[in-house]
Amino acid sequence: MRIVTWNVNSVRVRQPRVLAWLRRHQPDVALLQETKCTDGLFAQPEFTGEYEALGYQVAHHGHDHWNGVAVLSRVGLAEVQRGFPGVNRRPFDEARVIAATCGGLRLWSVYAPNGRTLADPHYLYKLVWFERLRAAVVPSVASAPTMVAGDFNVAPTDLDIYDPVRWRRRTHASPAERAGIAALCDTGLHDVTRDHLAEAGVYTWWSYRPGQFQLNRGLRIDLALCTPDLAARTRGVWVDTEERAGSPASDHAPLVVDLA
DNA sequence: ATGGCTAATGATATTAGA
Repeated sequence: MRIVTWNVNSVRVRQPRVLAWLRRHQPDVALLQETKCTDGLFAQPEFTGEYEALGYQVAHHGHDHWNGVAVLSRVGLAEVQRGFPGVNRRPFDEARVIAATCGGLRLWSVYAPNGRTLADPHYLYKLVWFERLRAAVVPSVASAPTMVAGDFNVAPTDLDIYDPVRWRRRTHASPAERAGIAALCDTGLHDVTRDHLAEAGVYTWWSYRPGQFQLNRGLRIDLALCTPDLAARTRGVWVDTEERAGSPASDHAPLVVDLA
C-alpha cells in the first residue's frame, strides 16, 4: 500500500502535475495540503472527474484561497472528519485538517500554520494549533492504525535543516515548535522518515528562490507520523525530489510511504 | 545580514508562504 503526502501549493496550478504524478506512481492514497481553493472546485464534476477517472474518491476541506486539505483514495474513503472537533473560533476554523478511513487505516492530512516570525501572533497560533491537533488525534491513535501526515512547518532536528545557524532565529526550528511535534509523538506516533532515510541532506521543501533547490538548501518539514503497527509495516520512505524540479513545481516534494 | 521567487486577489501592490 502506497501513501503519499504532498503540499501542492495550489491544486489549480498544480492539477496537471498532480494527475501525472498519480498516474506515474500509483499511490493508493494521496494526502494533499495547500489546495488553496474552496470545496466548490472539488464539487465541479469536470475537476473531480479527473481524479475519479484514475479510480480515486475525493474528500476536500477548504473555505477560501488559503490553506485547504484533501484526501484522495482508491481503497475506500469513509468517516470523513473536517477540522478539529468541537467549537473552533477563528483562526482555529481554518481548513488545515481532514481525516478519513481508507483501506482500514485512519489517515490525516494536516497543514500546520507557518508561524511567520517568532514575534508574530501567528507563531502563538501555531503552538496552540499543535496542541489542538494533539488532542484531536488521541482517539484515532488509540483505536486504529493511524498516520498523521502533511506539512508540519517544523524541522524536527537540526539535521533537517540545510543551515541550522541561519534558522536559529526563525520559525520552524524553535524549541517550542519542536516540543509541539514531540507532544504529538508522545500520543503514540512515530516519524517514520528517519527509519529509512537517516542521512543528512534529506529535505521535502526548498525555497523558490534561485539556486536553493539546485544546491539542496532545504528543510524536512513534511512528516509522516505513524502508530507502531504502521511503522512496523513500513517498507520504504522516499522523497520524490524529481517532482520539485522544473516549472511550475510546488515548493514541496511528495513524501511517499510504502507499507507492506 | 540580506535578498532572491511563487500564488492569489475585484490586484497593477499587497498578503502569505517558509
